[in-house]
Amino acid sequence: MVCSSILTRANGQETKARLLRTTETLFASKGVAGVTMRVVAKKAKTNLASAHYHFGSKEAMVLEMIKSKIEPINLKRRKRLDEAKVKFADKPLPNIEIFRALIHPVGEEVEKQITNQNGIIEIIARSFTEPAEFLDKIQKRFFGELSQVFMTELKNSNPDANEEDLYWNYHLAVSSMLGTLAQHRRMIDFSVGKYNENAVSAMIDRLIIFVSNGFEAGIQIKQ
Amino acid sequence: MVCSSILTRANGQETKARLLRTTETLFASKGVAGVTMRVVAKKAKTNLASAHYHFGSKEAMVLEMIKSKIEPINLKRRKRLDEAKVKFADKPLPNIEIFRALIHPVGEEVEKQITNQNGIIEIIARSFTEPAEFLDKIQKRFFGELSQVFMTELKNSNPDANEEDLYWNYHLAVSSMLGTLAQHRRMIDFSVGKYNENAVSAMIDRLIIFVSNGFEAGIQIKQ
DNA sequence: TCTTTCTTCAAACGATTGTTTAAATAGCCT
DNA sequence: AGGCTATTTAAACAATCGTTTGAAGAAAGA
Repeated sequence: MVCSSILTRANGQETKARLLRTTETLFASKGVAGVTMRVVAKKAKTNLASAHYHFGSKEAMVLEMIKSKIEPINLKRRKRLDEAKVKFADKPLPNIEIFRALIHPVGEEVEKQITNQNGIIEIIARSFTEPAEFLDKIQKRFFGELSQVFMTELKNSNPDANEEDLYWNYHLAVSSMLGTLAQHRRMIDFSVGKYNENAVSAMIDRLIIFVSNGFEAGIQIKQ
Repeated sequence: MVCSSILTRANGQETKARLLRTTETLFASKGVAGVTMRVVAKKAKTNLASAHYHFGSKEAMVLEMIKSKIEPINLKRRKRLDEAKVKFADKPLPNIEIFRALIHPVGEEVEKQITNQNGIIEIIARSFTEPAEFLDKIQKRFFGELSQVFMTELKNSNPDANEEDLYWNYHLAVSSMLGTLAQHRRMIDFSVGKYNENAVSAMIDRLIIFVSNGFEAGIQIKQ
């Protein structure tokens, strides 16, 4: 009643969004351990207890942030796969088209927010460099179904391949993708002079070729 | 002077070794964050301050443990590369031989201690799933020179290749290797029934083929 | 205006962390 | 035996963490 600040109280939803954005930045640069409720609250210009009020717990807050970043990408992955299936009519998809649908959407998301401080690429990478318990939750929550979809498509495209080979090499492909994303930051430091930060999409394109050919080399046609 | 326990005092070096082993186990299953000085000391049947006495700090302790695990592997990598060079006389090495020298020693180390609880594979994987600052130290301390050696060898074997292509695809190969090692645990859970724990060496062999072919596909012969 | 609901706040709680201190103990050399 | 050094120990320190509490503040419906 006394002074009444100009911007008195935020909407509540605005505060929540601000907290999520701050969580994103911190998580991208320092991982789950680097996201402390106090720092998040302070950077989001609100209170420690307010963060708990909106999310209930730290883990819930981080998971909600990750969901908001990954789900759009997963939707795009499915969409690209469907588009490719339409484009190739009833013919089986070339393997590289399947991997393009899996990998390319990540690159696009990077391009989209090239001005943004916290790259989506770091978010995804971090998601797979966290403690096992936390990671399993993400794996099952956001990637369980998706893997089934892509695995099925690979079977369709390689009907004569040994199923065990398919599984192994699919996992090699996914692991390569994740490993590459996770190592992205370090690649910047290492290959000095040979790297410019706008070349992320070039890396993605190379990754698709790399993974697709690695995959095909590993598939032994049965009998 | 009173009761004098049977095993009074350990050698000091024995205590240090016990601390390192405990650090290894904890780090393999929970990463740096899971290594707490108190737990390490207790599991190593010594005191909290004793751990500090021997290593000075937690980070120094973990780094010394990692050094003890990684250096033998790196030595073997160099040795394999030299052996391959002898075997192929003055002819340039096939790329797959180079990647075999890089990757296979890891698999051998896994086989060697197949009874051991804490797999070396988890150690290496964890080494690349830790906070960036910690990771950079490991990168520079244990992998800086090694990368130079292998990169040079790849240049020798692909003299006509675009140097930029070589760099990119070498990094893709290394990232794939690390990603695969890091994802190894999760692969066990995911591909239920299609995986048996003795098949690690099979995975390594597949990885070598995968990476080698991915690498070669990514190299465009300059003009 | 009064009540209700949503939101924010300062403060504290309880637990855990890496690190330090200072005293006690054991082995070894003279 | 006595002194020296290396090692181990219990206890405390200082910092940080996620979470909870209880009250204050603002908006909206009656």
